[in-house]
Amino acid sequence: MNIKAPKGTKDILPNEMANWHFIEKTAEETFEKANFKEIRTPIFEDTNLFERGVGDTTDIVNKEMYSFEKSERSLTLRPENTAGVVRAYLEHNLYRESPPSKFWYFGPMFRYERPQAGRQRQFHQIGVEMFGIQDASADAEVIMLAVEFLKRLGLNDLTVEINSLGCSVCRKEYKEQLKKAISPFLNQLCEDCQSRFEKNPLRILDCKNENCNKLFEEYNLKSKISGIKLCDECSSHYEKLKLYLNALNIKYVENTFLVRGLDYYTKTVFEIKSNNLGSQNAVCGGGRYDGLVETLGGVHTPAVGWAMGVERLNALIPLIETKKIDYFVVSDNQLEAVKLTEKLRNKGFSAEFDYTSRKFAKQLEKAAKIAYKAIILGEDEINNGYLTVKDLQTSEQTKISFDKLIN
RNA sequence: GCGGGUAUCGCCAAGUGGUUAAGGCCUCGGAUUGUGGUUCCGAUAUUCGUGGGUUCGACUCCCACUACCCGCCCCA
Repeated sequence: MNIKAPKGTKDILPNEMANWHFIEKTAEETFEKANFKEIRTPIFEDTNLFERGVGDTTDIVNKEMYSFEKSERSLTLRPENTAGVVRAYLEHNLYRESPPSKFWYFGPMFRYERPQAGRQRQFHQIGVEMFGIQDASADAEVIMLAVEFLKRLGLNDLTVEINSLGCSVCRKEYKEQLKKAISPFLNQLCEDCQSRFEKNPLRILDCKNENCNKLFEEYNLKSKISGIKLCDECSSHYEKLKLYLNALNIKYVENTFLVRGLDYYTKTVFEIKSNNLGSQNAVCGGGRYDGLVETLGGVHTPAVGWAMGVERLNALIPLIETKKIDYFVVSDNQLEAVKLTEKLRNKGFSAEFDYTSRKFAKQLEKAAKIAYKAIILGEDEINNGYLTVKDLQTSEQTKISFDKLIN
């Protein structure tokens, strides 16, 4: 067979499922505890939703969308899920419950990109979205939740980075001042930065080019940026967030260079990075998006959320061993073996029998690989109404009456 | 879209112009006709990503293509 999984997609094989279930279960427990409710939205949406929601200057919309036409309608495999959740929130009037509305989701996302370590074309995200609260306590709530989730997954060596991009008013001012600070050495910056200067100057700050970073140092860009003032409301929001994080004992690094590639973010943005991944080291990214609900046709609704890359999380979690089954029935009488297996399953045990009635040595060999215990059901057992149960870890073997095991 | 790397059994691999393409793991069978995890023995690639070319001869040299991996952009 020469058909392979498409570039950038991966099969999740049975031996990896324990890890995925662990992540999913931990997510559910963590988020439900904080009264976030799960939501599942379609995997494809109207292309328009993403163009308007994610923003048409972003790379996601410009070059990474899987779009297709059906009945003269343009649809797109979702590249992220915030826009979809907002759409559902509006479509079903979920804003009519008393705020906040809190959601979490888990599912596949699609972006047409060149795959590399930590990046696939189909990948999975776990995310939370919280609507209706303007106060920085909401920002703190979702960051706290992210940190708690990661902690429960047993992950450490992670760094929380935060920044504020300001609101629509002060961000404009911020951009202007940033451009002013950069313009003296603009012509020495890399090609990417040159094009970013007009398109989205904020992203210049995130450039990984060594020479650019040297220039930033040389011209003292960092201190110039931190000198740029947000408006009163935005800066007090940011201060308040830090106050909350400190009170919660959440360690964070302020990174004035932190910007995000999606257009909808306002005020708070944050990322959680791992020190144990390749160059795609962001495990979680998010922020506040106070304008998005309005952009998509709702009334002004403050909102904040984040998304995590499940494959990236999984890369940090050691392989969890697949659980063995409780019983493997060893027998040369398949009819009796099936009957016993069925009874065991009805009792709530996981059980299998040998389909080939090979010699006992081979059956035991198989049993030891896949089960914790073997039940030997041979001629003697059948004739005398008992079972031999063998613990495959300790090799301990006991005779037990048929009725006792089943009842 | 740009740059670099790799392609030999299900997996990990040695081979590097000359008869039958090492080895290990896994799987299956036997030693052990009712007892596994140790040990021993045996089986499993007419074939080296695909298509051309060079050569008496190519897995080994050349060309093209494809796939995958890594990095940039960007993002989870």
